[in-house]
Amino acid sequence: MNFRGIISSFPTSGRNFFLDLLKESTKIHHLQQIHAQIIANGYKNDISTVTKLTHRLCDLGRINYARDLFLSIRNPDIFLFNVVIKGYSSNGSSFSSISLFNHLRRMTTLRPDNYTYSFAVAASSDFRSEKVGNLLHGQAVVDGLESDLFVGSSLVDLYFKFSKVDLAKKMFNRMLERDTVLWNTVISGLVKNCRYEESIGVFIDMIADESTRLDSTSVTAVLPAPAELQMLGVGMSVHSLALKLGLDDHEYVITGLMSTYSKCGEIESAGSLFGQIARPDLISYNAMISGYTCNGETENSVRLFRELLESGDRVNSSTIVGLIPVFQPFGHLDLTSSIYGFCIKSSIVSNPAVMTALTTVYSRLSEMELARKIFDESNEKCLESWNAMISGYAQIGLTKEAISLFKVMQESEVRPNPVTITSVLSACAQLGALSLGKWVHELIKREEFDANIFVMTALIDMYAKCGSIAEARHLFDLMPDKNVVTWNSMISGYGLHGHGNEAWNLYNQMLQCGIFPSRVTFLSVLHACSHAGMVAEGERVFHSMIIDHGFEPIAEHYACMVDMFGRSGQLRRALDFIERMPTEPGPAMWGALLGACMIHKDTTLAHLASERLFALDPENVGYYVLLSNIYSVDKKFPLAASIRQVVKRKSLVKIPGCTLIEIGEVSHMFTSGDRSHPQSDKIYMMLEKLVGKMKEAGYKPETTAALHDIEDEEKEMMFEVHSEKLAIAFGLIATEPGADIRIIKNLRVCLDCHTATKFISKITERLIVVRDANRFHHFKDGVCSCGDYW
DNA sequence: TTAGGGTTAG
Repeated sequence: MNFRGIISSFPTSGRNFFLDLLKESTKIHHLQQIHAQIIANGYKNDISTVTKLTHRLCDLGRINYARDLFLSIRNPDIFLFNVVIKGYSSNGSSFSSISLFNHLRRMTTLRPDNYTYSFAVAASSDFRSEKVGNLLHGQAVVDGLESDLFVGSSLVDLYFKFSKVDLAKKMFNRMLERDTVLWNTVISGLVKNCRYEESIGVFIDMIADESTRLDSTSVTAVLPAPAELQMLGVGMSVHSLALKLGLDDHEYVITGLMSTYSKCGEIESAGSLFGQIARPDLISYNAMISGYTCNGETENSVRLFRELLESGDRVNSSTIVGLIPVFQPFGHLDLTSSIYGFCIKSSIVSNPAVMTALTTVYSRLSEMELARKIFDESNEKCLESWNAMISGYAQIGLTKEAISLFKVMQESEVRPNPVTITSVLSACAQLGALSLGKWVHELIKREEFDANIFVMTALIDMYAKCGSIAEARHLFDLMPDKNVVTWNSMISGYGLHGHGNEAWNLYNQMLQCGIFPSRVTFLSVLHACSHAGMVAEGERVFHSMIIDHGFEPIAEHYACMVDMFGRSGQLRRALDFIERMPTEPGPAMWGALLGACMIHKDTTLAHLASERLFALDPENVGYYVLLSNIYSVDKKFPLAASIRQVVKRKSLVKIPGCTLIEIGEVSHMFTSGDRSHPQSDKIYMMLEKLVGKMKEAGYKPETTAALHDIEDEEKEMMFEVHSEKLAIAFGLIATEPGADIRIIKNLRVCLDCHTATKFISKITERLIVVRDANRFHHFKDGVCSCGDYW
């Protein structure tokens, strides 16, 4: 027998033999051996065999091996292209996937088919921007494949992934043919976008549609909806439907039902379902652990956690997060710490996912030092950990830490996502860091985050809070989709700047657009009315909130009303309002009244308000200072001094006043009487010169005057200069004549500084924008936008 | 002239 004969009779030489072998092989070394046999038997250019091998390599994550194989084929056909396009995207290289798709279109004569489009569209949904996906949609239309079931389904999925719910629904409605997968895609897409009611609606439509059959995916896709809505009845109906369809032994279905029952408080039903699973996997364990935790059965969660560890399975971040009752108000810190200890002991703490989870949990508990410790110790810092740290810092007002950590992150290889950016913007807004905020804005454009509603809302908020209300409005008008938070940010921005009319108009425009206002909306409108003296409008909106929109007012709303009456000088009405409130007045209401007494110099009422305040909130130093200042105004110095004694005796913490000014990219911080600035001499000389001119113009320093903020030590007071004056003087030195000066103060501006700034704005012909703890003051031509009313 | 490639999910 000759050599050819040996080959042809050799059992491994048939194509089908290789294909069968490839189907069954699950290990990479099998594939390598088969590949060697394929070459040895002369099948290395047999395209179907190579395609199958490439496919298996992709499945096992060997994308580079697969790519080399692909490149070795002289004339790959559309099948092989499809396998590699899919392989890239399922191995996390969506960019390569799209590049290959483009290569296919431009450099070959092959025509992409429905497979090609569905893979490419799926790859494009991994991108941050929907642009590629939109292009692909256009190309699919041109190639007449848009309404193909597979292409259409992947397009529907694409739009859901980019939260274009309306587009997705439109696409779905246009589809002539609908199969189980398409329905499932819509149900899960609605769930992903928190459209729970709608997803239940579509699920019911699907049941009614007799041409399609429900499968386990349909059931698992819809279950989060009744779980989130806590609609036990719906959950139970889905359960009985699953029983009827014989899907109740499907592990995903059982896990979904478990979550639904435990979120509806039916923890026993969840537990018995868990018992039905022969060998629960990690996700089932996690669902049950967090179910127990949510229902307060901590012992059971810990028991399951141990069981999971003993079974030798890996633990992931969901396990740890599910174990810790993050959102419960009490007892969580101790438990977290003991779980941390447990993680150390069982040496799973080095697991990056666990590290991340612990960082996240501590950060959510505002235990930033502990969070930071774990964060610093972890070797692999993933995006989620960075976000947990940065947002944690930003949320509790540690803005500098948030920003400096963000800068460290920029230096590392981890790229920020919209969550990061939103947190950083919140820090900028709190800090008034306009130049950093502008830099982040550039980054948003570069990274194409400018379609993200959270990012854009945070950006609007940042501009408004950093004084650029016009820029905020510009961005607001450019946004195609706005949610209630976006509108609220803009309305409260106007309120901060004292632009009551704009806030009022925007609120009405919002209603016309059919946006449902929230409690925060009313708070923002009331604030705006209060700061602009629009009492009639404020009262109208307060009543409309209750009657037309069905909101029960909360403490903040009442405080706003008291503030509004008080500011406008209707102190008795404010008191009357407090006394007639249906709930017990808290510190916020009395505090608002005390503040109004300050402005209108009503000592009697101030006394009443402060008595209530001291009873309710004895540790708050602000009220003592306010009262002491009122006595000073009334020239009741002994009383004022005695109040200050109380502060000293209680050794309540004083917040030192400080003012920030940004020149270029650098921010300069001044405290009261500060001489630490390198240009200190020049600053004081400038101030002296200014005071001279101001006095000529009629300025009288308010030496006996009340300070809204914390007073300095009595004797020093005469010589000390408040930080805002220093910052303004420095601003005058460091900027071009005529340039705007923007400063930020951490406390409320005091009366003397307010008067002085009015004079300075007139003398120097500058616009001076001051952001204090409460609002913005725009000083121009000797007048302040607050109407001396703050 | 066959083979080789699907989108959705806890």
